[in-house]
Amino acid sequence: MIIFSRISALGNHFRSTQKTALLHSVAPNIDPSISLLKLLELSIETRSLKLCLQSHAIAQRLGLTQHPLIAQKLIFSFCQFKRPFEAQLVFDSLLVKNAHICNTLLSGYGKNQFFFESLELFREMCYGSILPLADDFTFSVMFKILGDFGEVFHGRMVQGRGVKNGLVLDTVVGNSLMSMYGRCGCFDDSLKVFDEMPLRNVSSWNALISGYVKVKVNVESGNSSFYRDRLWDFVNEMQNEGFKFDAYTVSTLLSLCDGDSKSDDCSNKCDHGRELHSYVVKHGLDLSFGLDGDVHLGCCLIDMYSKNSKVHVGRRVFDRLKHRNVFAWTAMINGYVNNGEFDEALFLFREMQWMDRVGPNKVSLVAILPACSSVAGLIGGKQIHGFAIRMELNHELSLCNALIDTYSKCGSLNYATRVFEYECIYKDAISWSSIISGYGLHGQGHHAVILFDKMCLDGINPETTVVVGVLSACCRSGLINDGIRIYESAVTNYGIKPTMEMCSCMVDMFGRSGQLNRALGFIENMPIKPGPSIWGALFCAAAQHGNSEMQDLAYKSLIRLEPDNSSNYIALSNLYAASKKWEVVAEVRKVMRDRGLRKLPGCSWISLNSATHSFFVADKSHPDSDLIYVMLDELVSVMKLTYYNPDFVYMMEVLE
DNA sequence: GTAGGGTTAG
Repeated sequence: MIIFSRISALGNHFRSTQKTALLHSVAPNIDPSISLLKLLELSIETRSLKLCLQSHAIAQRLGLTQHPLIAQKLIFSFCQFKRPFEAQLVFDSLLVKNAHICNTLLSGYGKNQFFFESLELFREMCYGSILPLADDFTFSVMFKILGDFGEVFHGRMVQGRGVKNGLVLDTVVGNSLMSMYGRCGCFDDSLKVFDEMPLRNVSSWNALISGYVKVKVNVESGNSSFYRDRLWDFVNEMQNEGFKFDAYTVSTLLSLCDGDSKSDDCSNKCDHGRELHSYVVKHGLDLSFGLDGDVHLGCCLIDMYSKNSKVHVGRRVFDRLKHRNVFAWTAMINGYVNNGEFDEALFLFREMQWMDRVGPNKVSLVAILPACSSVAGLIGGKQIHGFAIRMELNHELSLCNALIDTYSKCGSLNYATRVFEYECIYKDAISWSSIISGYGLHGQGHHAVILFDKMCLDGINPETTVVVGVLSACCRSGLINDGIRIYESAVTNYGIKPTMEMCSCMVDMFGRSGQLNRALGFIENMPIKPGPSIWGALFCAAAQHGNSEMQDLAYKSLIRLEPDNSSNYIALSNLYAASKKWEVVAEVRKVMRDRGLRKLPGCSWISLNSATHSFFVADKSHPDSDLIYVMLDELVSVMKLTYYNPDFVYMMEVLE
């Protein structure tokens, strides 16, 4: 055995064929079945399908295929290598099958998404007379498979069978049953199992908390404070019973410290996150999870800090990781993207490949796309698209959806449509929503409406985001009748509760077309309390159509709701400036000053020769500023000469 | 041979 452990300890320093040769040379007189078992273990350890196939051939040559342990290892290996049919052949050729072997194949079916085969095998183990009776392992594997497939109906039947067999009370089986219920969104069932378990461990608590998180996510828009309080009650109870958090507990809880969620106080969430980080460091949890351990928790921490606008703290976690896999790199890149630090994200995307030799996966490409489009324009999106094609990922749903969005935001509705039509084979609500918003963005409201109707006919039920997309498309293109029809259908036929965004689209739509009274009527009958976006839309429309009474009404409501938003004052100031009422402009500016409000200037940017230059209005900071303004003057002259629209000339004069 | 946590898209 010493020889074997030494060979195994050689680990990845040898290629599997070298190891095989070594094995034969040092252990020629060992029982061949033991050598073969060791070879199979090596094949799994080194992820070598070739070695697995060789072992199978050797087993057949030596007549060892009926050896129970060898057969079990062969089945396990074939399933690991995504060769379930070969595993099945080994299984079928066995004259005697023990429960260990049956459970291995059952687990392998699960790993290879063979749902019906797993159900059939389970059935034979429960009701048949040929196979051995299902044991505790059988049940826990089965619950995992049913959880993976979201098959709670079958889950209940299997649980019933387990009760009859007296096995569900086992801790691991109970945990896997709880997990199945949790993943299927049946928290109450999970809690019931938890309550009835005679012996619990940390994993039981973790299963409960994970299930609870899932329920909480589903009701995020509802009464989440009730759920949040109960969750922390569970956590306290767990500690009071003397259970210590493990890495699973911490990572689950970290996912709740998410500053994006509006229902909770963000700083409070980040405090929880920092406490958990301290816990990890204090208890050495980051080292307790094998080689990959610190990466796993590291990802959760990076994500937590990024979502709480503390991406630089996340970066410190990242820099201290001993091993950085694609998850860690992607989490960090994503953190930068979500915090608007696109250059750093792009830099890391290159570093990941050139410094750490870690290839991006589908998620990395989806994560980096917004950075490409923001910094480099269309070309960046095309590069990632090319990357995806080379990696044969271009038909993946999430990537297609991200590409549709990126292309349409970068000005190429043509490319977006091509991805939607030809590459996005399986379309979901997000695919439709992205392309519909794309058409809206490009002023092609009519086409957006056609696509929306087609989506409904295809059996995809609209939800809030896509309705907002199509309504804003109608609004931009002045398609009032379509807008009203879609709004009413969404509310009455599809049971969508009107949101602030949907309502402001409607107000904007009526307002832009000059139907200001209709817009006001809509506001008065809205099912939710009108917010700033509603009054802002009415204000702009009233200003555009010269209705000072309506404008005043909207403006007062706006200032009442948002007395400290500088944009509101700027909008008013600009409006009076356009009609050259300078004394009113001065008055508004004074109010702003008195209230200590300042408007952050917006900036523009341009990509030239792979470098991005950003600039503010009247910016003179560039070293070639003089030359740039000379060129701008020339361009404006050329434009004036070729385009005689009085409004345009006026705008150019204002700009000058 | 068994349970649980990680990065993504409107």
